[in-house]
Amino acid sequence: MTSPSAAIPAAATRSDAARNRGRLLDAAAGLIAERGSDVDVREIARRAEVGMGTLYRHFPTKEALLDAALEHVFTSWADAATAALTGRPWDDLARFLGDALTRQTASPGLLDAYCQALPGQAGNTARQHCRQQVGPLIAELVRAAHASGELRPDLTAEDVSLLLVALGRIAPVVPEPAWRRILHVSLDGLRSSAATSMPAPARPPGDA
Amino acid sequence: MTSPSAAIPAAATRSDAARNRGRLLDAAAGLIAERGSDVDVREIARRAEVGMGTLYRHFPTKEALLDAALEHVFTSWADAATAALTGRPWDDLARFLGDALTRQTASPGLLDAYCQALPGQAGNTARQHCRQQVGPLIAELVRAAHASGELRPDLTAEDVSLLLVALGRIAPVVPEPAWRRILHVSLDGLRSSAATSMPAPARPPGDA
DNA sequence: CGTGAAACGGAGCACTTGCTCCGCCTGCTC
DNA sequence: GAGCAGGCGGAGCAAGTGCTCCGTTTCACG
Repeated sequence: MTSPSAAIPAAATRSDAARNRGRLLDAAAGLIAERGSDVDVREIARRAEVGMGTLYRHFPTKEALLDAALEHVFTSWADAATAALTGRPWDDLARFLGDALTRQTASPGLLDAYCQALPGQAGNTARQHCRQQVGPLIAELVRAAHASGELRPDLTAEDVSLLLVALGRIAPVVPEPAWRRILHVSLDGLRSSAATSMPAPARPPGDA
Repeated sequence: MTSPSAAIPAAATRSDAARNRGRLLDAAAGLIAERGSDVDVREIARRAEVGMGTLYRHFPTKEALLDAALEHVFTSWADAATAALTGRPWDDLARFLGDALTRQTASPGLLDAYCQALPGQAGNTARQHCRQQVGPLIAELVRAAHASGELRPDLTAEDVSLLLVALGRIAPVVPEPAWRRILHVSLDGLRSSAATSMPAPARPPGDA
């Protein structure tokens, strides 16, 4: 707000500034993954081996730092998931969900950051990033699986996202076989062959 | 620890003590339901209209207070759910899950308290209470639904609990029609008719 | 009633956490 | 190499939190 010079942009003019910015992003991403989004700024600075002043010179606020770090993480997730596609719609969908949950297991705090402040969604940029990065991928997976007839036709991409969030909340806190069973059951519920008539979605393609 | 006289027992000798204990439990339960388990002790005291000293005279620590409050809540949940049984196994199971999620919507913080510290589960007495109160009910619902043949036979009570926890994490943060759809899909996956072969449970009847 | 043990209240302590301030130092430019 | 804009570090501030201390008040019993 009252800073004489604004925050350092991503492309810094000085080499040490660029390096420190990278270190801060890495440290933040690592800590979020390990412990969720309520990390101590001091600890981020310590892990990045920079001082507090440096942290706040690069990012105006803790949230801005976490936000930038999360954007990175979600982008790389979407890239990895896209690269793993095989072209067999149902397998791709099932595998995408399984991989996403495995990833979530390794980074328990990630979804936490995503979900944080979900109801009063104002200012939750983590969600926006996730939607931008992963949303289209899910939409495509759903489209393909609909086309192949294996995915129940009344299911929307929103439903799949939501299911993934739900499963993601339990995956890190129970042993893998336990959540794999729940995923398996859920996938069985997603099949066309399992479909029973379902209540309509609330909104056409909405934001929830 | 160093208190001269230990905490006041549930059955207090003085009327004001008993009343204040009740007020504290009510206030704590209300606040947990609204905002999860990271409530300010001062706010609990304020809502209960007692002082800090009174709070800490009755409960040795914040956690002990929350714990006692949660036991109440879980007990009343189990009682209400038991009272709602109709004797039709599948309907009872589906209704139990729906009601549980509705309840969760009204008290977003409840599951939060339940899940808190789930991985390092040391000292999470909320979970123990929930298991003790609702665990047997779920087990009975599953048993009956197995007997009627409608619930897929490879599904355990643990699976159902876990599914409930997962859905409970999203129910409060999306509009009701959205989570009802996910519940619907999940229920379809629970039907015998939808079953495809599933990975075995990790442990016989374990604790997870 | 009177009395004393017990409960009450809330200011205050110790600690954490997000963020700021400002003197020092570094790396870029000429 | 010299100068200096600009980055760096970390002590410190303000706000918030769990818990304690202790003088004051209240209930129950005789």
